[in-house]
Amino acid sequence: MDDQLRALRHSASHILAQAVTRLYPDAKLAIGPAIEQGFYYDFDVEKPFTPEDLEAIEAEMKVIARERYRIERFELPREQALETVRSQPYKRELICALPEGEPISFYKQGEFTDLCAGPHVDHTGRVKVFKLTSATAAYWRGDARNQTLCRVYGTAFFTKEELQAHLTALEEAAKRDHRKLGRELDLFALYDEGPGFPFFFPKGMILRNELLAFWRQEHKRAGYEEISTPLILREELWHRSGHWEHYKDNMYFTNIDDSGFVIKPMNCPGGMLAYKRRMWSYRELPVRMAELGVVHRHELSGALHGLMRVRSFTQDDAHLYMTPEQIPSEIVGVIELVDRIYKVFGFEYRVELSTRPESYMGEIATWDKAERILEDALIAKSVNYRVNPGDGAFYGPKIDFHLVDSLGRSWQCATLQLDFQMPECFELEYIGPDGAAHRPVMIHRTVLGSLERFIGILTEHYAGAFPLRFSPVQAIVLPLTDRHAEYARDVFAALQDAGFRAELDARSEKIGYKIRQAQVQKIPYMLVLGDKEEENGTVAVRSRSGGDLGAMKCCEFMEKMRQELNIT
RNA sequence: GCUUGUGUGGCUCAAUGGCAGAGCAGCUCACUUGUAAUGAGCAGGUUGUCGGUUCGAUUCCGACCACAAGCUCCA
Repeated sequence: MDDQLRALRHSASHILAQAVTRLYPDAKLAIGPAIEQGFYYDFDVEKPFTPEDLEAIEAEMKVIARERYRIERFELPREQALETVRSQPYKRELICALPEGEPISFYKQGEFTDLCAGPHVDHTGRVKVFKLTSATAAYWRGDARNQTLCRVYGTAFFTKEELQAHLTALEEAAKRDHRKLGRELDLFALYDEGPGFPFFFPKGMILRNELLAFWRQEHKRAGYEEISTPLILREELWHRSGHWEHYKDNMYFTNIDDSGFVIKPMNCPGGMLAYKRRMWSYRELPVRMAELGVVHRHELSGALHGLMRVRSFTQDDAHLYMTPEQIPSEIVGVIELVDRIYKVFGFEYRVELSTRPESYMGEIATWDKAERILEDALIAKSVNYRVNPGDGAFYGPKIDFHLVDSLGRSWQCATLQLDFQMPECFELEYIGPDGAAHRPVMIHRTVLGSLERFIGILTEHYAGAFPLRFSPVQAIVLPLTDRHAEYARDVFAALQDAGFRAELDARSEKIGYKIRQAQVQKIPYMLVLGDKEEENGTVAVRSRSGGDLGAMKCCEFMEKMRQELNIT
């Protein structure tokens, strides 16, 4: 977003606040910035706004825009500034938080004045094309312990055409929504009966299993071995790992013969036991143990979102055990693996370094060291990243890799966590060259993150038209009439024998209809078989993206598919 | 969990304080088709659940459940 658009939207948010102040004189103003999609303003009001209220507010905003108030900046010394906002407790708090010596600026338009750093457009008449989109709850300073505010979202543009393009883009994005495509393509779904517990159907399982086959191939190449640990483990283990103390609110519990057990929310404690099954030599390190672990976490009901945030998911987890000297190269190895796998799908990703949270384990000095190691690795690999303070795991800082969905919402997928704590809790050891026992360092990491979330992202990324390798159905055979059914069965059998995922649509329907259905199902190839093809022993190939590709021998077509598969 | 909204056949959506309707999908029949929807017929519903108001509730009210958007949280 350029500066001019930002200023326009910021001014729109002031006009919003002015309109609300006119209609609800008791409303207290919090903050109102321009954002990627538009702008918002947070208000402390008696009753949260309903859609009807928003219409009235929007109408008042139009009046303010028509009145073309000059938007004027002025600065005040602290005392006077506080006096200006004496009836606005949130503004007072903002002013008090400003460092001494910082200029305190206000913007005035008509009867309305707001504390603001700017910049703005020169008068309210500039804000012609705008729309309020929703009202939701937000917390003062983003903290759930604080006052609940009513946040009004809107968007603004310079021209009607831009606004229309924005709304059209939102409609287009809605068509790629994985929740919609999951149902339409018969891949996966969520039901009332299992909030946050997704179902995968046969076609969804093919996608999932192909993804896993690719994952296993890449991990084998990267020197990983695979394990599996139990879903349910004794309560005592979770006390030892620190999860009980730091993660209890998110855990599910059960009893077996009167003793307490935990449904695992993470795979690491089980992984630790797998490491401890025998003694390790420094010559064997690093050990890279991967696990496709199903974890259950009690996420807040309001946080659930399709496959993106669920209560039961499969992590493509791995725990790497190493000597301190091996840390940098192992971190780099993970960063490279993530990059290699994401590139295959053409993903752009964002990287964050998440540091020590409020609820943490161990010594601050250890944390500082770990954070520095991660940061050094990012710098060494010239990775662009931003710091996300306080968002680390309770046992260590992490590097997170975020992907975006069709609406631009960002979801954490890969993660790389450096952990000095768990090896301590579990007294992990290896024998060094000196013959003595040493404590290994460990890395927790995922690449896909959650298989479910990744499939959600993948579905939206490709709008359901998955690459051949991941398509649940790769080719569909479409006989023109009943008399071509036998030849069609031969072609279908040949495709299946060659290992391709094929379907046969021998219904007595018009070819246009069958093609339409195959197209809607985003099947990569359609093979139309009529008299000509039967006579010549060929197949007429249509691709979902390129239309009619003409006739070719069936073996030629299969060779073409093989070549396409070899790309990944 | 919080705020606002939504909930009608498998899917997409109408309608109304007084017998709940359409398209798609499904089933049956006819058509034998050349690159994005052939026609006809049949079947499919305790209008999310539980209460309340009412002669009568799918419609109004309340609680609960689920979903959507956002906040919080996180893979």
